Amino acid sequence: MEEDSTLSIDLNSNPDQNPNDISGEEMKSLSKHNQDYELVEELCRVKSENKRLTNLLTIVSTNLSEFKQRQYEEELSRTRKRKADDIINNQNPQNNSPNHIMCSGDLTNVIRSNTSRVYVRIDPSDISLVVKDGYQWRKYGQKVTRDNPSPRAYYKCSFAPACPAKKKVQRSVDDQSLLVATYEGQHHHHHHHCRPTPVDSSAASPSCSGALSPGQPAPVQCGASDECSKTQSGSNQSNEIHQFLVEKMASSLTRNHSFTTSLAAAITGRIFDDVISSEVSDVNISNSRGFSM
DNA sequence: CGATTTTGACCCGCGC
DNA sequence: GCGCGGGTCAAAATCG
Repeated sequence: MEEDSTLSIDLNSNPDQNPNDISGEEMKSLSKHNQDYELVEELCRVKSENKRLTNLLTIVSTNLSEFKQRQYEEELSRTRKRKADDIINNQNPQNNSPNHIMCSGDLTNVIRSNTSRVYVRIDPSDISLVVKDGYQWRKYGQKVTRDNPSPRAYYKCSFAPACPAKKKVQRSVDDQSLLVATYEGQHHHHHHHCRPTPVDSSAASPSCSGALSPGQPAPVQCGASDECSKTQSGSNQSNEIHQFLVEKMASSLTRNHSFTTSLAAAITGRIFDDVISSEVSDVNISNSRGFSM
């Protein structure tokens, strides 16, 4: 920082001068230097607090990810008792969790078995239980389930009446902006002449490859943005998901007044403790060090 | 007018 | 056997 180097030079410009022997002009200069010193010290403190806050948020983010993962595993172990999840488990004998993927865009999907799950980020104000996946579905029922206040919608493949493909769509209990779509019978859901539904005709693939082969990823259709298909592969997607979660968490947390108040109190307490102890050990550190972080 | 959605009734499996 | 809850049916309503 500029202030630092300038201040250091000025403060040491007359090392042999008697502090008691100063003129009025020098008095003004020293007073200004003292103000500068306080200002720099304050800047230093603010930067230090910012760094600590950043570190703290990183820790909070990591803990939240672990907490969400545990929550998901707990929920899975609860619902595993139910029939639907028994089916899922039977079809994934080597994997305790069902095929599922989450997307920060409109939709992404991975289908490796007869039953799979898709997590779709939607506008929280959007009450429709519509997951745009390029297929043509007909809704045949809706039910409010016990463990989720949001209704669950039931869809059948409307292209072929005999097609056993079904899907269930329900909002996530934890996150109302998340739709959970459960696909069943995808092995048979293989229509080469399907036509796009009215809601997603704009994004249906040209060859209508909404037809799905067993073990093949479902056609990805991302609505307004095409982020999903761009970020499908491996760690890129994982990183984006992580980044999205961090951003969402930061956004929601900063809107939560009680949380920010509590966090500020906790951080301030820690910072002051740390500042006091560091100031004791290194009184003049702000005068001699650089401020870059 | 045909396709789709809504919604109450019914069916069925499971736990007690 | 009974009640509960998830899943499905089907008639009516709605939409394009």
